[in-house]
Amino acid sequence: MTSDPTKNTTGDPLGFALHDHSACIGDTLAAAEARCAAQGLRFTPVRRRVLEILLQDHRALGAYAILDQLRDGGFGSQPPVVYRALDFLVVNGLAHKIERLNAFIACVHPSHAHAPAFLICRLCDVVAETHSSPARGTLGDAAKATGFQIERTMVEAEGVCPSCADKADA
Amino acid sequence: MTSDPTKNTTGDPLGFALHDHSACIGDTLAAAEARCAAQGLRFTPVRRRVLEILLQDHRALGAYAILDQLRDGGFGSQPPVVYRALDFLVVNGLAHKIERLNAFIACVHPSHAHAPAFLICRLCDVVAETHSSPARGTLGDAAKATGFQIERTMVEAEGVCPSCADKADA
DNA sequence: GTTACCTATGTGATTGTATAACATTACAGA
DNA sequence: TCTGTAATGTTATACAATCACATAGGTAAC
Repeated sequence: MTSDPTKNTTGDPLGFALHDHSACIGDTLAAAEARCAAQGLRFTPVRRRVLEILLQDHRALGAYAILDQLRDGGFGSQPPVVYRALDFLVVNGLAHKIERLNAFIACVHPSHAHAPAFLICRLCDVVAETHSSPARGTLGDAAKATGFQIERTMVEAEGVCPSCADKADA
Repeated sequence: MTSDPTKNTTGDPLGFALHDHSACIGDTLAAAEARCAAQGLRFTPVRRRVLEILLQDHRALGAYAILDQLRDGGFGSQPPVVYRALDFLVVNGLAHKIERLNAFIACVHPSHAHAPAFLICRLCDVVAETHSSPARGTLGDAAKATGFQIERTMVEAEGVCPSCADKADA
């Protein structure tokens, strides 16, 4: 139920910080379930399974990688199956798309609305979610000056995570 | 030599602001040429042509749309031709990739290094380039706190440009 | 209870985006 | 001229996303 050791060969941190990942999975899943119930959304088996797959690891997964795992669980094996589930999760704030990677990741704090931002390690592919308010800085000023109405922002930073930086030093 | 009227049916602004677009093309092309000469980079025919194609319009173009136009000019017609040229332009700051659209756009001020940010109109697909310093705000703080080293940031805002907003009001 | 409707799932096929692998050509410097 | 390197060209393929249509399941109205 915890993360796959084959993916973390050195037992390195998930999301850059060591934490109880099985609780991380359980909590998020429970929160998702509660959210859906509260809002009259249907947290169906496929949707739940896709979220579980995304929660395995704080790493972005491509649609076809998810699809492979869905197939193993006896679900439909055609692209629309996974894309529809992902769309549901993204629209309802339970997952995010990382545009840079054309990949998806579970939201780590689905409880409150937020403008997410991502730190992407180019060495180990781990993705950490944080938040920013880009519309309030230089960008917001530029938008205001030209009369552009911002509806949604994507902020993704690429770099090296602390764990990989340590390895490089050694 | 100016922008294709079929693409701007109402003579609307390019990049949200009316300007002398043929000068815009010429200047940028000249600047690119100078930059390459100064840095010992080879501004070859394919690369030049791809930049010209991107400069036609302040709109992001997909790789295959560019490829179609390359083919018409007698250049190679296979995907790697355009992807290599785009890679050269992006790496050397002469063009940018809009991750949200999986598309590319010419840089409007290639003269100085910058952290670009984009305003993308979801109605007319026009893209305006501006700049931001996301690494200096909330995001930078979060990165510093976790020890993440930011190397590159992508900031893209989706919304409605002033021209489309006016049309919607009318 | 059954009909009608809506939502979700399933499948096949297709289109778009991007890269791997390898052959060939053009050019600069020894 | 020879040689190494960068650039171009081509085939094939992997990965991403959507279209179109068929089927199943639940809910509400009758």
